[in-house]
Amino acid sequence: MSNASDQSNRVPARAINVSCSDCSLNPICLPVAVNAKELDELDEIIKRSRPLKKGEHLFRASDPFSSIFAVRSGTIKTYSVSEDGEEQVTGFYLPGEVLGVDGISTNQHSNSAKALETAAVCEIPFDKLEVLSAKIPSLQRHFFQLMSREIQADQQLIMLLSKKSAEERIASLLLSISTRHAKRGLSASGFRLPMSRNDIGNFLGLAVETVSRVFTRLQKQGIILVDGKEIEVLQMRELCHMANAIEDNAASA
Amino acid sequence: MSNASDQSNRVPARAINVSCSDCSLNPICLPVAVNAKELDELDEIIKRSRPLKKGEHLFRASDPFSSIFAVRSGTIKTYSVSEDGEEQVTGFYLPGEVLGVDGISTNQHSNSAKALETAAVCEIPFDKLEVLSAKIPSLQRHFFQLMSREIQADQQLIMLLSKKSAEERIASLLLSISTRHAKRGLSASGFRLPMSRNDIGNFLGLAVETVSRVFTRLQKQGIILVDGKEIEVLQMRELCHMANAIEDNAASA
DNA sequence: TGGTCTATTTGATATGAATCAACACCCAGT
DNA sequence: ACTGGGTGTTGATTCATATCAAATAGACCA
Repeated sequence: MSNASDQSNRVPARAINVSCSDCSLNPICLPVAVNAKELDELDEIIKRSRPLKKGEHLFRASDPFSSIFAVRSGTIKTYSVSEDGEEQVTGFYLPGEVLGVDGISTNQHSNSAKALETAAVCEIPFDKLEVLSAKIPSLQRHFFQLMSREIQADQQLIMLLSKKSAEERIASLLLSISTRHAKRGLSASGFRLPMSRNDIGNFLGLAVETVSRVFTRLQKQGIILVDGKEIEVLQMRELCHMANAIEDNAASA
Repeated sequence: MSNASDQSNRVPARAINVSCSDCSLNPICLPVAVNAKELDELDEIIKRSRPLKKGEHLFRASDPFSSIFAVRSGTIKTYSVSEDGEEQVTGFYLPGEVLGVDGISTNQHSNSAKALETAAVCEIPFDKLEVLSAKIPSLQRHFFQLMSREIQADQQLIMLLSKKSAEERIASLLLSISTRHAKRGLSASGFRLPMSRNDIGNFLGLAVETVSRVFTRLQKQGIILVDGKEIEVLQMRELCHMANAIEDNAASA
């Protein structure tokens, strides 16, 4: 019911968004050379469903896999649940970013995806995409790249979880969000965190309390300014240093 | 020089291995419906180079990306190095497994790959594979699946690093290796760990000393028998429970 | 074969972050 | 405005694992 692939509440594309060619997120979502005709073909297969309300699921783990999704607005978090019932947030997806490729290998999703705030997505049926990819080489390559990028992102997270301190983790997350904001032409220094402290902690492998403490510590150090979910980065350089694990020498003195 | 894509020491395919159709790893590496003619086409593009010696690199981070690789024998570890010079082992690849897809998104490898022991690989030039994939739908799907599986593996590692105790991590690794052994028709209960304690610790986000201590603890509990790199699993059930984070209830009593 | 270097194990101690506990905050609904 | 429940912050304490230190055991080489 809450699944966007439910056909009943589909809205004609033009009612929401004319086409990929008009979409401001185009350079993030589709940074690929496709000619006008090809873009039309792609547009044809993309479904634009009604927006998700906060807390609604886009798909759930073990749902049959049929589509991948591009975020148009809002934020989606993905998470998986281990055998013993523990939840692990595996990613946050901002406008222009693509999620759902986790399901390809087994034909069912291994993650659940949930809207952190009102969010709109483009749904791309995977079977149609496969056919189109075989016809349009640059599109095939694009989707290989997309998945490869997901792998790299996961590996960065692995490095973070395995080697970095609480402070470094938080700094990394803030920078990641800042960068992704900037890519959409928004401010790199001021932004709103769409996720709760709990989600941040879960994602970064930290207790909520630790997240909270690090935020206040960073604020005391004058590196960021925190007002609830609203963040202002005051010293971008320092934040970068922190994220890259400061060598314990003159750098901090 | 140590890169297997170096043309100089290439050996004709038939000198080493007749073809994919004769390869015993076929069901792991290529579990996909391709007919005889298609398999021939695939065989055509695969290069089988001379074996790598222990410690030799298959590729290095920042090398231009041109091929993916299937392990034929031996073990390859992949690792990346962060800005601050810390090494992070990102995976161990056993015979039949495919590595190198990390490079697709940026056209250069983000990981390095190094032989942990004498190892042989099949090299699959990616540009040729792309062309072939566009022609053979099942092959395209296979490689999408391959990458999706890599994503799932990474996400399992993320869960492990973020939520599991040292004991659970080691148990998970042992089980993973056991399972992959079994898939090749080898013993699930007795095997040799091809990697050092250091690599294990690095991969699992643990100090070497902790790895060593957990091994001896598991041995004292009679769950495994350790003789250097040689492992014998005595109580598979217990090991499974341990890996899945024992619910602190009757299960263990 | 002995010697050096590295990998592994074991013990003692330190510490970062989790956990437990309490309180402040915010806002939705009445 | 009032109240209840989630969400976030702060403090005190505990604990798992890192770190430091040292002894052994292997591996490789001359």
